[in-house]
Amino acid sequence: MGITKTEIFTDKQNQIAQYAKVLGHPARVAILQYLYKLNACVCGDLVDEIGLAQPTISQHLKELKHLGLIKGNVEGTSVCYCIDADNWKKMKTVMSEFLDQDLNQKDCC
Amino acid sequence: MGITKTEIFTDKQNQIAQYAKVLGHPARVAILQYLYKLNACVCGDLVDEIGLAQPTISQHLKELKHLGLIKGNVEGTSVCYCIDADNWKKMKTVMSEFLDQDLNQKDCC
DNA sequence: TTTATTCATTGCAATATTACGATTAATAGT
DNA sequence: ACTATTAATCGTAATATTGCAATGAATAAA
Repeated sequence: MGITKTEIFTDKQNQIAQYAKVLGHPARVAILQYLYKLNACVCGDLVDEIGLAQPTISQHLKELKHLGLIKGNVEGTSVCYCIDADNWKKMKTVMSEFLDQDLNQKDCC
Repeated sequence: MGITKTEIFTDKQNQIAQYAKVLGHPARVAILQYLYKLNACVCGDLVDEIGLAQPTISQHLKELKHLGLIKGNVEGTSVCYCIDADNWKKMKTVMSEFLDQDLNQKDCC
């Protein structure tokens, strides 16, 4: 019914899915890549860089911030976003463990 | 509008998002883990293993198959699913490249 | 042929997501 | 105080997703 039955899955499974879900939109992928490219923090010219309206970008930023992948500092009227390196590393660990399942396995059919 | 503007993003960004999106549901994560755990192929006792109705599982399997992460062979009345190792590797390459962005970067804010 | 089993498909309801216009809140500059 | 700028929030429309009951198609067993 449009709602996910998270209760029947393990915490790990839900965590993997949660990380994957937030990466599951090209705008959020693009935002993260741009923040990494600039290395230093970057302000809201993400709206110019990516071709979406300001409220839409703001919404995507909110989701990324909610999961902890980015953080934002207010600087006057503008807000400077950057990658949260610690949480990124945590995500990488969780996702890599999942993606590397194949290393322990033999061939199947 | 519920619809993603894929045109304004690069192929790579869309590809990453597409892979992530399919991993963005715990049922599909669980299915993939189960298929890996059994190593050999496995039939549709996924319905018993995971606590969702058969049509729901069938739908998730369809999405996984559509992206090429699994393949299914008909065996009499049952269907045997297994991981598509080649395509899994391709996904791992794409996702790892994205997740490893941090390795080339200095600190920011 | 009939029956049972297994799985895909269809149709539907409930909810979620994506996107944007309009508005609001906050600060900076005049 | 007034204005401009920036970004969050609200409200809304369109579409997507999740989940299941009912049904259908295909094969196996009797």
